[in-house]
Amino acid sequence: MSANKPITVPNKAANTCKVCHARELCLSSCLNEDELNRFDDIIGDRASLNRGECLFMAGNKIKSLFILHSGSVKTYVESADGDMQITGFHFSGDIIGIHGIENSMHGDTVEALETSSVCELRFTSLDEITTVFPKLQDQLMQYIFREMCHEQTMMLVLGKMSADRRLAHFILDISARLSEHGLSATNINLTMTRHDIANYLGLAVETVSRLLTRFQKMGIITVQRRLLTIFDIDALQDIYDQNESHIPKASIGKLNAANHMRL
Amino acid sequence: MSANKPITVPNKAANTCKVCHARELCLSSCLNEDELNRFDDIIGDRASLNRGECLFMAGNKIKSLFILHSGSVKTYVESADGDMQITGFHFSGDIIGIHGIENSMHGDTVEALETSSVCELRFTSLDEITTVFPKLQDQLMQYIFREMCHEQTMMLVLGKMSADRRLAHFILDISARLSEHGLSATNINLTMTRHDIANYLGLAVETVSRLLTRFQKMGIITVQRRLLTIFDIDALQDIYDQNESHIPKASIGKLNAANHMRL
DNA sequence: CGTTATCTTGACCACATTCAACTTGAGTGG
DNA sequence: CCACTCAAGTTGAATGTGGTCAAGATAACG
Repeated sequence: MSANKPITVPNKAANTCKVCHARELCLSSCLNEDELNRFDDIIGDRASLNRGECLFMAGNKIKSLFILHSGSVKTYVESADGDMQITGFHFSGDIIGIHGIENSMHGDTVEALETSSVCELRFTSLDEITTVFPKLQDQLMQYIFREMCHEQTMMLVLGKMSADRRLAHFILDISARLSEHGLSATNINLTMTRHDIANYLGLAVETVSRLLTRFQKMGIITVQRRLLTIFDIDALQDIYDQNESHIPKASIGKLNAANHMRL
Repeated sequence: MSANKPITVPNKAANTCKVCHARELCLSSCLNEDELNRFDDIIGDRASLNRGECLFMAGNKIKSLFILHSGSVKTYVESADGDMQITGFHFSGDIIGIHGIENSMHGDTVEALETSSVCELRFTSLDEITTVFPKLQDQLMQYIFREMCHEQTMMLVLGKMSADRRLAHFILDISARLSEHGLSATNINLTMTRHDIANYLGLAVETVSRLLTRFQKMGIITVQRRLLTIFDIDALQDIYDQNESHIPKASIGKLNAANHMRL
C-alpha cells in the first residue's frame, strides 16, 4: 500500500504552528510571530494515534508535554486491583501530560478515543520551557489551575450528586467545551462510549443508557448512537442545579453566578 | 500566666523561619541559610485562626499563598444550590491557596478545624515569587502535582469504591500523612467531625459511624470520640485493595460483608 | 453476511441513605 | 455542683436509588 509517499512521514512544512488550525486554542496562542517561529522549532513532529492507542501510560517517565492537535482522548487512573477511573476527556488545543507526580512519572494514562494527533514538547526539567518562553508560564499555570478546578468540581459531582445531575453536568460540560473550540454546542458527536461516560460519572452503563432515553422522552435531547442533539439546555441546567422546574428560576437571585464552576 | 506578654502580639523574632518547628515540611525547606533570611523577610506575620474561621472563601481574590504552620484545616467547594464537598484536609507544612482559577479568584474555601496558624506569602503575580526564589518553583510544582494526583485518586475513590474501601482509604491516607509530619501513624487525633469525614468520602454520617464500629469490632481500630488508634494497618490496606482479608471477617456476623465485593 | 462490540430495556435486589430515637460529651449559667 | 441545652455521635428500621444480571436490539466491521 502507498509505496513511495507513506502518510506516516510528517510533512514539517505543512505542520508549522503558523498554519495550525488549532492555534488560538493552543498554549502558543500568547506568542508573537517571532516567538512562534522559535516555538515551532522545539515542537517535534506530530505524532498520530489510532483509537485505543495510548500516548503514555501511568508509570511512564515524563519527558514531554503534549498538545492535542486534533481528535479527542480520555485520561484515566487505575487502582491496585485494576479498577479504573476516567478522570477527563480532552479535545484539540488541550494540554496533555501535566498530571505528573513526585518521581517524574505520569500518574495517569492517555488513550485516544478516535484518530488523533499531538504535538510533542520535549523538556528535561519543567522550568526549561518556562525560562525559554517566560510568557508560557502564566498560560501553563492557568491551564493547571483550570484542571484542578475541574477535578474539584468532579469530586463534588461524584461525591454528592444523583445520577441525573451527573449526566446533566456531563452534557453541559461537553457542550460548553466543544463550543469553546468553535464546534456546535447543541449538535455533538460523542467520541466516547457509554461505558466511558458511565465510568467517568461513577455510574453503571445501564444507568447512563436509561437516563439518556429519559432525557430524550422529556424532550431535552435526542441521541442516536453517538450523535447527541441538545434541545433544551436550560432544562439540563435546571437538572444540574436541582431546581424543581425551569420556569421560575430567574425570580430567585443567583448571587454568585460569577462564581460558577467550570462547566 | 505570662500576663505581660500577650500572645496575640506576633513576636517576629520568635517566629522566624529559622526556628520554625515545621521548617523541614515547609516550602522553604530547600533554601540555604542566606536564602532563608530573605525568605523570612517576605513572610508576613503569622495569622491565627480559631476553629470554624475561614482563611479565605471561594470568590475571594488571590493575593497570597499560605503555608499552614500549625493546626489543621479543611478545604471545600460549593455548588450553585449550596451543596458542599470537602476536597481535602491539610496539616502543618502544607501549602494552602493554590487552587486558583482563571480570574485569579479562589475556587475553594479554607476553614480551620482547630486553632491554627498560617504564614502568609504575599504576591501580586504568581511568577514574582518564583523569579525571586527560583528554587521554590520546582518545590511548588511538586506540591501542585501532588495535589492533582490526590484529586485524581479521590475521583477513583468517590467514583468506584464501596463505603468500607472509602473509609479504609481515608484512615490510611491520614495515617501516612501524619506520620510524614513526624506524628504517630497509629495514634491519631481526628480534628475533623464525622460529618466532615462523611462529606469528604461522599457518604452519610451514619454510614461512617457504622463502619467505624464495624472496623472496631473486627479488631482493626479503636475509636473513642476523636481519638483513633490503628491496630492492624494491613487489614485496612486489604480492605482498601479489596483483597480477601487474612482476618476472618465472617466471624462477626454480617455474612453478606464478603459478598458485596465487586468482581 | 455473519460476527462482534455497543447499546438498550426489563426484572430483581443490595448497599447505602433516610428517618427517627437515643446516648454521650461539652459548654453555660444558676 | 448540678441542671440544662445543644452539638456530635451511635444505632435500628424502613425506603429507594442505582447496580447487577440477563436478554434482546442495533450498529459496526471484517
